[in-house]
Amino acid sequence: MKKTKPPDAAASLYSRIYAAVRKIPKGKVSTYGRIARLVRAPGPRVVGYAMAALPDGSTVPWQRVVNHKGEISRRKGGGGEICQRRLLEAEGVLFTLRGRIDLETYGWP
DNA sequence: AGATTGACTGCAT
DNA sequence: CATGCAGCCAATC
Repeated sequence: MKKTKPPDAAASLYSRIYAAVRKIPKGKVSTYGRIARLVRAPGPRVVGYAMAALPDGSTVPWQRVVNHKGEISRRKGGGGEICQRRLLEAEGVLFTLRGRIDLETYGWP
């Protein structure tokens, strides 16, 4: 019997996450939990970790991925949230005065 | 090899 | 809507 988890499971999982994020249309956003369900991730944390491990020159619009509050997630470095917000605004996503996104309007299913 | 952290979520108060 | 507590997996030290 093989192990219930192949050695490349994590790598495939990451690829799926990136693929899902790439599917997000421009001007829309999605949440970690949503992607976690789409890629069948064992937990939303893995999705966040995949973004954190995202290389610099990646073509994945990680900026369109926000937390379930519709707010930009806070990274350990800090300050990056402003950069992300700027990119989203450039895509046509409007923010509330609280710095949050209306998932009802921009939330991608 | 063990312990800690981390771009999270869900439910309860 | 905000806050607090618990749970899940993987990567890092």
